[in-house]
Order: sequence, then structure tokens, then C-alpha cells
Amino acid sequence: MSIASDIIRGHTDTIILRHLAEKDSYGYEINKSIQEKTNNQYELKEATLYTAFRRLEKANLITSYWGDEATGARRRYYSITKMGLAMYEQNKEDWEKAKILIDKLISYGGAVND
Amino acid sequence: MSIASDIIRGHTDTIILRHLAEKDSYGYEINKSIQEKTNNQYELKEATLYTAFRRLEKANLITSYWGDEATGARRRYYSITKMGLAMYEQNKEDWEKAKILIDKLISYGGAVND
DNA sequence: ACAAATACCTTGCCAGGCGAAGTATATCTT
DNA sequence: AAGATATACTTCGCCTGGCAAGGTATTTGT
Repeated sequence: MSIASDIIRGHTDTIILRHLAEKDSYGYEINKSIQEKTNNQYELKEATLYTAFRRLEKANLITSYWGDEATGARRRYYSITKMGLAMYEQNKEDWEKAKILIDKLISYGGAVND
Repeated sequence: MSIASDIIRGHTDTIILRHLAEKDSYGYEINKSIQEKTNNQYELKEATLYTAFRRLEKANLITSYWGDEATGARRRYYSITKMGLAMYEQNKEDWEKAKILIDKLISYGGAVND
């Protein structure tokens, strides 16, 4: 919780892509994994998560298929595409650059040169 | 340019507050300073800048007054308030924490513990 | 029988970024 | 003197992404 959504905004897609880069997965599992990874400091809201899936699929960054669970609630699995992987790599690079810029811009007496 | 606005989103206020923490200033000057600091890699769009001023003033984080330029276009100067300073410090802390979380969530094979 | 956990989905609001267009003054160029 | 460019501010209206709220269905624990 607690982390401002405006700071995370724009990272949702990257976070999801990162998980799918490791293995096919489904919404609930991805979100649980985020919570574990951050020691419950962060989670995606369901609406955020599922609208992100729609967005990513529409952009051909992921594809989906229904799992064939014999038991339990049905799961829709997602797979990252080649384009999705490329986008993930790009977003990671962008993040590294953005981090430096933001640090420069919000730290007091920040350096001018690089 | 080029840096995705969704990544910067939410930092606009902090960036402005940081500049005003140093000295009273006006829109054009703040934006020029941002461009210089980032070697022209980033700038605030005018609409973004001025709507941010409205937002910050409404929230009592800054106050404004007209400069008494004898020549040149008129300038509206902004001053940070005590509340604004406190907000700036808070935002900086939040950013430090968010950075760690985001790094954890988007880097491949990221650590689980801290 | 009921609650809680797993798992998914959609509608509709809200906030923030920003493109586009406009106003006004001063300076530089031809 | 005319026109471009830089300084400086402002507002309107669109678009996008987060998410509260509400809903469905299955399984497991009490």
C-alpha cells in the first residue's frame, strides 16, 4: 500500500510484462507475487490489473488463453509476445534514465553535469 | 524531451517545489532551469507547468505575487510556503522508497528481501 | 449453511499531462 | 519599418491510466 499511484503510474505495464517474461501467469498470481516481492508494501488494484491486461493484449504485447484447470476457479493465462519483451527491455532502459533525471530534478543542490 | 510523461507524472509538483525551495521564481525561469539541469533532456510543457501552479497555490503549498519589472513581459513570482516545504520533504522521501520498490518490481530476478 | 479465499470482469469517475490557441512586450534582423 | 523570435503568461478541452464499486462463479474450511 501507501505508495502514491501517480508515482507508480506508467510502471504497471512494465511490472506485468516483467512477470510474464519469467513465465506465463494469470492475474491473481501476478498480484500475489507483487505483494510478496514488496513485503506487502504494494499491490495492484484489481481494476488496474485487468484493464492493463486489456491494454497490453490490444497492443499485441501479450496474448491470453484459458487454463484447463480440472478444479478451482477458471484462470486466464497470459503470455508475453516478442513485441512485449522488446517493450519490457525498452521500458527498463527508460526507467534507468528517468530515475537519473528525476533524481537530478528533485534533489536539493543536484549536480548539473553527468 | 523523450522521457515518458507517465513516468514523470506525479513529480511535476515536487520538481517545482524544489526550485521554489531555493528561491522565489517564475514559470519561464523554472522551466529554463529544468532544461539546463537535464541538458535539454526534459522540460515541462507550458500547460503542465501553469496548471501545476494553480494546483499548488490552491493547496496552499505556494503563494504568488506580480513582479515589478520596469521593462519586459510581466512575471508572476511564486513563493513556497511552510506547508510546501514540508510537502517537498515528504515527496522526496516517498520517491526514495518508490524507487526501491519499482526497481524490485521491474528488474529481472530482483531481490525479495531488504 | 456460511464465510472466506480464489479468480475473473466491467462501468464510470477523477486527476494530471498537454496540444492548441490566444495575449502582450521587447529585441533582433533585414 | 516590418517581421521574426524570445520572453512570459493563460485557458479550454481532450486523452489516458488508476481505481472505487459492484458483479459472477468455484472451492474449501468451519
